[in-house]
Amino acid sequence: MAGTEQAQSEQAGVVAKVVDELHAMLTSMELLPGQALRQEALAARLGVSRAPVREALRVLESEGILHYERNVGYTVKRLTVAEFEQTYLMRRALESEVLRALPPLTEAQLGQLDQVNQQIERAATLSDMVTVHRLNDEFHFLVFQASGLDLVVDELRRIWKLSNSYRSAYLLHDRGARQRIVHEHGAMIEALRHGDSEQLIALMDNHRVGTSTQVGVLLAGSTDLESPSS
Amino acid sequence: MAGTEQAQSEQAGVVAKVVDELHAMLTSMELLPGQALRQEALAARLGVSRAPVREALRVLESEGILHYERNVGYTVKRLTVAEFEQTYLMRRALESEVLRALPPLTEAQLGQLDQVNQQIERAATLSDMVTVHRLNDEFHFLVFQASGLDLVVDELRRIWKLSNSYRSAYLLHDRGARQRIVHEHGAMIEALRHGDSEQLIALMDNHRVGTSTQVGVLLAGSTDLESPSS
DNA sequence: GGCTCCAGAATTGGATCCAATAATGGATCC
DNA sequence: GGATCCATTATTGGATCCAATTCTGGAGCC
Repeated sequence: MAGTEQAQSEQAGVVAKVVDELHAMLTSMELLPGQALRQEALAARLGVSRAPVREALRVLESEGILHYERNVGYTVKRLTVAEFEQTYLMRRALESEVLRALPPLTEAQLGQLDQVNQQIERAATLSDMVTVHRLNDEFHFLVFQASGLDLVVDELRRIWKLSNSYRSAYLLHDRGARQRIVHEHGAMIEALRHGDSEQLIALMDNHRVGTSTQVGVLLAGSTDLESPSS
Repeated sequence: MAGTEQAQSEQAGVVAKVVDELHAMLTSMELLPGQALRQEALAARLGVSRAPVREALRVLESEGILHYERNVGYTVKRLTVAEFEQTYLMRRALESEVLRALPPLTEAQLGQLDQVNQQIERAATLSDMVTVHRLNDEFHFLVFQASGLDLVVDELRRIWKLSNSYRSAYLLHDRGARQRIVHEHGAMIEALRHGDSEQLIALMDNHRVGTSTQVGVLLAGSTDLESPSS
């Protein structure tokens, strides 16, 4: 169960691959907020033509991740502090609903969560922040998906992606966060094991405000994450 | 202020126009859930080439409105009762947050809301349900936008679109709804005038459950809205 | 009569091509 | 020296083209 990648290189179409690749470049901070995206450069970088790149860029724009200006092109959208806080407002509102709808988890599901959390700990000790980020997402969405509220989960997936760059920056910046995350996940697993929804919601709220306020000060401090041109 | 159209035919790019056109065809029920979309037919219908049509279709897929299968094409996604209810769950969660964040509205804003509501009443007496639908959306989003929570409002816009087809069917089906909507909007304007957020939230909740349960039975009854091929 | 298989048609997927628009940089004028 | 204007360049926008895949329908077989 180690390779739960989104690497759908198989049989999935070039634009889907480009979309995934762009998301990966975003969370790995290869693309930074404010940066301009050149269609031809991307096409060359990914070994495809401009046509699928354009479709993929259009998708990311509709997801609210890229900014688009006609005859000018796409840039990575920059979030203000207020906008970043809105993503966390939405997360709290929707995640609470999802957690409240959670049925009792099976032992297998709980074991999987524990396993992912151990993988996070391992990646954290190696300072592999990209992997930490990816596994952290996987942990939370394993929980969300157990609710069966697939449309809400889809929406949450979209909302999470809005702040990916900033959460990556946070993970890279705050060394203490890594241990804290693993520990808090452990507490969540306990709450899930006992079917204590309200406790779980409280833990998640706390989990969120931790990173939220941290990223807030990070955003308020240095005017923004800046971007050079390649 | 009558022509608050989304008709950005001006200077806005062909794909944006196609995206809008598709949304319009969806709410006007020219496109029905389950229906397949032929790229070439759409291109001919809209007087453009297939390239921008494909980008637009990809956008609607990423919005969760269309279903896509590689080498097969796009179809209008069908919502199950459970999925439809999830859209209303999300609306309640997010709209409550937005309404709670609402500042006192200006007299001008209140007047505009009243004016839109009167237009709804007029369109309703003419049984112009497409216009009723459009103006109803405009009414609610005028309120939402006053919150200044632009990212949340964007998200709500997306969520509303998920159920457009079904809400149109409901409006067309239930003759009583038209008067009820206008009346309830009036009560909302009153609550807004007095700055009574909690009352407003209660009214909105009631407003939603009305149409929600109605569409629910409509969906549970006839297996689904069906679609012929043109 | 019904099922299987194959060939033709229809449709999508990706690449390429040309026009239109905006960014760039240098020459000219004040 | 600095600002303005214009030609050049770079980049995007939309249309067209060809290959690959799926759907359709009819012939043949059981």
